Amino acid sequence: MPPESDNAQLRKAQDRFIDAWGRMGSVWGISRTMAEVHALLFVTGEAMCMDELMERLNISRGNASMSLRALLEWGVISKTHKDGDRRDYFAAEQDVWAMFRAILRERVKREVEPLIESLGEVRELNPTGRDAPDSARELDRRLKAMQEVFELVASLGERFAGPSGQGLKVAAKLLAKAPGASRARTGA
Amino acid sequence: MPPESDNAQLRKAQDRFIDAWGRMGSVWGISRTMAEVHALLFVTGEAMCMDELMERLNISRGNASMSLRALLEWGVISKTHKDGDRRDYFAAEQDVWAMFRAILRERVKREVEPLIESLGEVRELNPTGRDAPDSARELDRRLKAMQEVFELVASLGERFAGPSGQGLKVAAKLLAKAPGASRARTGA
DNA sequence: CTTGGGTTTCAAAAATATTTGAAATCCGCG
DNA sequence: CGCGGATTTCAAATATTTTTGAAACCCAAG
Repeated sequence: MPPESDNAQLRKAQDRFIDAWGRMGSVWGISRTMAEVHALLFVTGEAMCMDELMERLNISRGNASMSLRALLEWGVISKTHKDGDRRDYFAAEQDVWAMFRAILRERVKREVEPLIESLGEVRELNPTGRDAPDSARELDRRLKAMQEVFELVASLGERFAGPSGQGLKVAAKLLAKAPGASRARTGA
Repeated sequence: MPPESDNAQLRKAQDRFIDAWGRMGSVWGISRTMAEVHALLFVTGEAMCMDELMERLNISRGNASMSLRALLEWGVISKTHKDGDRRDYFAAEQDVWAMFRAILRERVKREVEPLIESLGEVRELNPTGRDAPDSARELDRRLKAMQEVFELVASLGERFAGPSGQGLKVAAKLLAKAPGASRARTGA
């Protein structure tokens, strides 16, 4: 089998992955392109410059620039350089656990923390003193319960994805053998 | 303080919560209205019919209908009836843990399972036999690592949010005292 | 079987989000 | 310095998602 065929095959598999990860990206509330750029860098394992990304993914320079910046903020890619080359190169974090932790961290920051904050504000707005109406008391009860759930989620997130080490992998193992049913997922 | 004032105050707090939950809804990839309907039913704790929802949230009948159906699918609200009234009434699950589990379950279904499926397909597409090119072997290594992470996530999700009992609460407690830093979140 | 309130459907309109591309900015090098 | 490639910015163009509203549908009661 000639190498050209191998390369075509490889490319095809990579593209399929890029497509799948891109589609998930939109489900996760990030732009499809941003996810695709990440997918490409991850799946090839190579450092690429903007023009290579633009070429391979058929996207504009502006889009590439914005996506790269966002990915840097998420902490899932990093900037590198090649010897006598002025251009920036970008490479994806290759450790999937580290990658997952970065994603989790960012998602907690966007999806949970603002809610906790809002819940606090709403509770303040709502009277809860001894002479407050029952309806307000009741509302406070609900808000408090919800706040507790999300605070727990945030603190679990922090514990697993936070700065300290590879918490998630350990935690996952720990949980995997907690009491209860233990059947693994049946493959796709 | 006259009751009218109490009611106004209550309404204001409720509206703020509805707004906050609605905003999160869009971050989570569900429509804002859908989240608002849920928020309203949750925060008031009352069963309401479509006209009440439309009135309170200023939304169209079509939108209300679609949002309610989606919320039923998510399993976070249920349909009820009042004695001699032909209309459908809807009430939100009031147990925040049960609610959270329903949300988690649905999100795993939408955000993780399709990805696992795609990863399986891509791996099949990519040759991994003894005589496969190194590039393909390397690709398979990456895909496999990623697949493992997400399969673990899915199985954790299933364990906590699955049909069996209030797994999440228990798991959360269990994890809260796992070795490592134990500081709780500082409130909003 | 007919009536009419209640609900669902869905094409079109409106609102949002994403992408483009070209001008502006940045910055290393001579 | 100031040239020129590399990058960023951002308003306008596109694409996508959400919402509306009216027609079709459903079904219990008469």
